[in-house]
Amino acid sequence: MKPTDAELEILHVLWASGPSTVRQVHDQLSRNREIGYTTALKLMQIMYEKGLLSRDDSSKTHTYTAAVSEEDTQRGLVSRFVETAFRGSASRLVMQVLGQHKASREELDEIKRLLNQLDHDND
Amino acid sequence: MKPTDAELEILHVLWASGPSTVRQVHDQLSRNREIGYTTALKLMQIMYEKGLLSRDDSSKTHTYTAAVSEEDTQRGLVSRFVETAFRGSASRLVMQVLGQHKASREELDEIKRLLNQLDHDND
DNA sequence: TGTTTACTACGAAATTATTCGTAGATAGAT
DNA sequence: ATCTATCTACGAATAATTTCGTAGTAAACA
Repeated sequence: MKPTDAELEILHVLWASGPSTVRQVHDQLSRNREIGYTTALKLMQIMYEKGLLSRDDSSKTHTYTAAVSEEDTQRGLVSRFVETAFRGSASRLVMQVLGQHKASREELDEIKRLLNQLDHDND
Repeated sequence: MKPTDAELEILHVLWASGPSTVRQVHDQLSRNREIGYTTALKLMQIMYEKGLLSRDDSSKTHTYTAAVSEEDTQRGLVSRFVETAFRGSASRLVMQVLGQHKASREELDEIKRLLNQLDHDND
């Protein structure tokens, strides 16, 4: 399943905040940009139909939950992105990102650890 | 400038092959998927209007050239992707990619070199 | 109880991206 | 000179995404 940009915004809110009502999600989205309440509602309904969200409609005000994990979703997005933007070359993507973004010492160290880990797997 | 997926396909052809006619680009695209000749033509005309391509129309058969560099374009795509998919956390993207894709020994070494380089810049 | 408020459902408009058909022009072959 | 193949331009159909208005209903409140 490939969430659209608008759907990703909503998933991010739910991943960060846990189960939420449309009202709560809309409040969050409104911090970043103009968006009508029914727009958020409609998106969440569509996502529910697609299986991206689950919901509890036992009370009048429904509560929505992300039905896909952040990890799995990002894995899928990365695969697609590596293909379309880097023609499959993951390492070129990595180098582009590292060259472009300031990462903290801790982050760099963590990446190094991961690299060493990968080295050992290869041996 | 944010190229769409279809536009990226065409840019990749031009980056790899250099200045090309619509016919040549279409032939390349056809290797991967069904696409009509006039579809490719129209896309390239639109990209020309947007400034993504330049063209030489001195002869009947026009020759198109990428007007944006692969580097700059990928930089922009990465920025956008880090924002929408990883809420700005570049290091999480890197780790996701490294964990997910098999990179060759040479690629891993190159990434390590880059990391050491960044370390020194930080000092 | 009657009124206001908050919510969902639904349809459809608006926007963006992708696709292709048709028409007209030019160049090359016979 | 005519015919055929190839090219561009252009308009418009299709599809995918995002947006919101309206209607109906239930809850909260005066």
